[in-house]
Amino acid sequence: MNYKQEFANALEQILDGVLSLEEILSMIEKPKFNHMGDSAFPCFQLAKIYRQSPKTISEEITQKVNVPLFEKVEATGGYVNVFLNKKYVTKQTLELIFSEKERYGSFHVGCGKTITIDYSSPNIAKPFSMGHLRSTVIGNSLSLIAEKHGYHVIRINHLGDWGTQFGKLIVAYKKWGDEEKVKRSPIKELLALYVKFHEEAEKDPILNDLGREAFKLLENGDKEAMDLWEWFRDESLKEFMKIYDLLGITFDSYHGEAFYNDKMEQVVDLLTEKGLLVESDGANVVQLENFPPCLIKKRDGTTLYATRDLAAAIYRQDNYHFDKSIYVVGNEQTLHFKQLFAVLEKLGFSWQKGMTHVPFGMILRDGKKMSTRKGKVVLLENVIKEAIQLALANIEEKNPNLIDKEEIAKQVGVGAIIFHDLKNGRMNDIEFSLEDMLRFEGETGPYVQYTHARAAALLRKGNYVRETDYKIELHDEEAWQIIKELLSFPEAIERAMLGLDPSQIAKCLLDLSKAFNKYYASVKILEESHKQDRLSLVFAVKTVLKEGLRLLGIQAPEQM
RNA sequence: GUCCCAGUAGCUCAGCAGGAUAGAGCAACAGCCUUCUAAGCUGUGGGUCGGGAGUUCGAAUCUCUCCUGGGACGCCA
Repeated sequence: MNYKQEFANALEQILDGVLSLEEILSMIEKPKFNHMGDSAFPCFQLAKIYRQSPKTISEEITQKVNVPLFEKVEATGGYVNVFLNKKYVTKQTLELIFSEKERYGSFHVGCGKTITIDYSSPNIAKPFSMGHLRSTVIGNSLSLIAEKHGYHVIRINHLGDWGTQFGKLIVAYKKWGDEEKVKRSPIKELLALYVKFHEEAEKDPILNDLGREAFKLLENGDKEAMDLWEWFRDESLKEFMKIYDLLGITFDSYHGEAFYNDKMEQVVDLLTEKGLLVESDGANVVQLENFPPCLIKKRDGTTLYATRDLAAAIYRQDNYHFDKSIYVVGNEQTLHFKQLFAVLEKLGFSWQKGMTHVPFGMILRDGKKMSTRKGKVVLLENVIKEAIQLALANIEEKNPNLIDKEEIAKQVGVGAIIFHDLKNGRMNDIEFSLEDMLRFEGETGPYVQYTHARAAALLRKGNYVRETDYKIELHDEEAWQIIKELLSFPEAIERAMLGLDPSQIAKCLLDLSKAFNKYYASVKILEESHKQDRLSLVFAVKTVLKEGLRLLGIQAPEQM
């Protein structure tokens, strides 16, 4: 049921070809205020064509609109305002949700198509930072949203497990490392070594050369270097898995950069074959028209990030035959991806058109980028644990008899952190604030979860039974506002996919929650006379909240 | 210096293929639990939409310019 479409159809007939259906659809808007109706058509553009005032035109159109779906049509201030037939739309919407349930808001544009999503991708031997959290939760949500659109999704954790940094780390470990200490707390100790390396390198730049040499050994398969690398990688992965478990996130592939080590020669050969590789200051680069050249090989013959990303892109196309391939990586790497796509285009791979970089703003500390090299990072694991503790304290205070407190606390604490990251447009930089992340009131994950738990409690206490024939008599204005929010859920999902922006869904859930809590406060839902009708609405709200949270990667507890 | 992103209420943000009186949340203040979980609801105050020009019947939204913050710009990733 699409009332906007019906409105547009009616307008097209009335306007008799003056505007196309598409033009009309793009002009129809949501009135600013509820008393102005549910849908509006502005007549200002028509004023020129008809040489009449918008007011006159809107009045004339209003006379002619005759759609059973609309209970009232009104001309105000140059707009044609339309009021939906509440009873009919309410019944239709609820019935649709009852029949579709969690499939409500699904699309099939992606059916039969494959999409690879590259996200999270933390760096081995470094702590899981806040920046990686963003990539992780955005990527996870986009994966779920893509599946909701019918896509076959391949989740790829492109681990940062290769590069000069490992040369540096190997040098640092051999100089100052202590096996026992690293075994006790690997990430902490490796980070300390990494930081020390950069401190010392400031004073003695020779160290940087040693680091590059060590990486060269690694790339050539030197036994000792490989053993160390493998050890660092295993320990790091163990730590990362703890975090993924807490967040409830999985991947289809953990092929990191190192995986492409033996596939890069082919890329270099291919570039050479096509005559794209040129020498410049001893290095090998691909010259690009609109961007700075893309570095493929360093003076010492070792590879770079771009080389590995090229190999990875080709590998993914060969193995997954993706239609779309998206990279959820911070906006500071925008140029890198522009170069990457440009090189692929020069290679003649038309599939590169399906590739998109999904950038996001940085987590700042005191207005500046957090620097791993200087050890200025906030450990995600600690933040998550703190959030869970706080959620537990809240449960003890508000609902001490709750069973399975630990599990619920985990769901709520993690929900708060994920929602905090997803509720705003992804391009905004975020100033790190533990206080904001651990907020459970207002526009937060726990607020939405709480609303869901409230709905669940009502259904339990009211012994809700789904009737086969829904009369559904809901006359309250508050109920109508809920219906409108339910109606906008599929639109939000579509916008989220189009803009690769999960915040669209988060915002929709907040609006729905607000509308429902308003209803809850003003209407006695379990009042016997209207109980089943009202619970039908509650059931629909609960279904949509749960599904919406799921699409964000957040659990929806039945009680909290 | 060049390019990218951002600038809206005290704070965090929404609104941006132009449209009606610029909206939330937080913080502040004032109310609402003998009745469905108060992680909630209601109300009050709070704004030259960074500045300036332009396009338009109409600009927070589009164009130009300037200012501010952040980031990227060849051997890191």
